[in-house]
Amino acid sequence: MVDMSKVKLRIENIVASVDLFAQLDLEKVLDICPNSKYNPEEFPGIICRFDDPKVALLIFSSGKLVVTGAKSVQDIERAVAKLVQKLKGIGVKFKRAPQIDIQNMVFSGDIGREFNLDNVALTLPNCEYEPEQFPGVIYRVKEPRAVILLFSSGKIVCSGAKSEADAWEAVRKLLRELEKYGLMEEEEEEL
Amino acid sequence: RLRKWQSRLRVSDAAERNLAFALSELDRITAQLKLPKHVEEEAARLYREAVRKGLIRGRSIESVIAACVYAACRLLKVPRTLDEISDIARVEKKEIGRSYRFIARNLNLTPKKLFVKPTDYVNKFADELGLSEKVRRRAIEILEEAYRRGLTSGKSPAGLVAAALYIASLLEGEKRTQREVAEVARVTEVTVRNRYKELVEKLGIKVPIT
DNA sequence: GCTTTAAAAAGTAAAAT
DNA sequence: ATTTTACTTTAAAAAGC
Repeated sequence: MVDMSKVKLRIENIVASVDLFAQLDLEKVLDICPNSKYNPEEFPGIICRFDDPKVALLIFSSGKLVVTGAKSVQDIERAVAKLVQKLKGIGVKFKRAPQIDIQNMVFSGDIGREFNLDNVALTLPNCEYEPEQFPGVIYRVKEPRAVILLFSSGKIVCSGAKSEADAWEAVRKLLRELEKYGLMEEEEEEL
Repeated sequence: RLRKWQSRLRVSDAAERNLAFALSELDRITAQLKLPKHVEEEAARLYREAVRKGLIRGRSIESVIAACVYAACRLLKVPRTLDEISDIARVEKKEIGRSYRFIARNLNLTPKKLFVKPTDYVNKFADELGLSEKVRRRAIEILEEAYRRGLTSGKSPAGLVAAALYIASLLEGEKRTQREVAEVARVTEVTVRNRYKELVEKLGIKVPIT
């Protein structure tokens, strides 16, 4: 059994796509978004930031959104509700309730022990390690689909998961592989 | 019927033209870097394999060729930095790095096959710095001890080798400046200084006052 | 493929002091 | 020479080039 007792995961960012089911006139939307940026030449959506909840929204004329920077699904729901209220204020009509899809969750975490990444890279199948270009080992988990960056400190970053449960499952699979190849015991000597 | 035939001819024409361009690009790079023939042949083999597996899609021929050269150097243990290659390739380093990791993943070039011993970099940099065998041995001892002490994981191999050579040059009385060592290793002086500080501190090395 | 957005890890680079 | 700021890697969506 894989010992996950020392493993920690902390949510750092959630990305969601949203459909408001309404057409938007971006020029009018600009008025209700204080700190926003809109340059259709470089990007087709309005870039808008909320302080509470602290998120960034990309607003498109199709009525679809991308919400990023959230630390919880509730943050996203609150941000969408907040935007919907503002839009109602300028007369936008919605055909139905907004649909929110969590697309990506990013976690930072800790496995609780240090690693010799050269050993990991030489032993763990299907991983990448190019210290000249990036200090961490890149490990791709097929199911659930996620990518884990493993650093020598034992700290990790897990991205691509669509739920917290998936992220934990992906990390569990990495640990199972590390154990399978004897990379979890070799009590790295001294210090 | 004739149309299909012509389109096939056109396709193979384009494929041939692309291959010819890729191989001329490869020739230009290997000639300028004075790389041995077997490296050029290996790079060409990797490139054909990449084309066969359709790995070029969405990537420029230049970046893939440069990536193949770098991969061939790593496979054949001919130490060369990615910077040296990106200097003459007309693609930015970041793009070459991406193509390199992509073909490595898809051609089963594992970290093990691509691993180049720090010793090989020590000799390459020492050659360019005109350092003696004694300094090289000393640098390698420092690197081995650093590895045992877990001071190398995640760090730039070039930066570590540069710092080890800098320290060894001081210890053996053949001093080279941080600037000179940084230049051949293609890292900044700040990186050499950071690695130098950590190695001297954690390995308890007493360097002569300069 | 690219463009834009957010966030962490740890390392290196570039720029500022 | 040291500090600050910025960029490298991972993931994913949006509309359009």
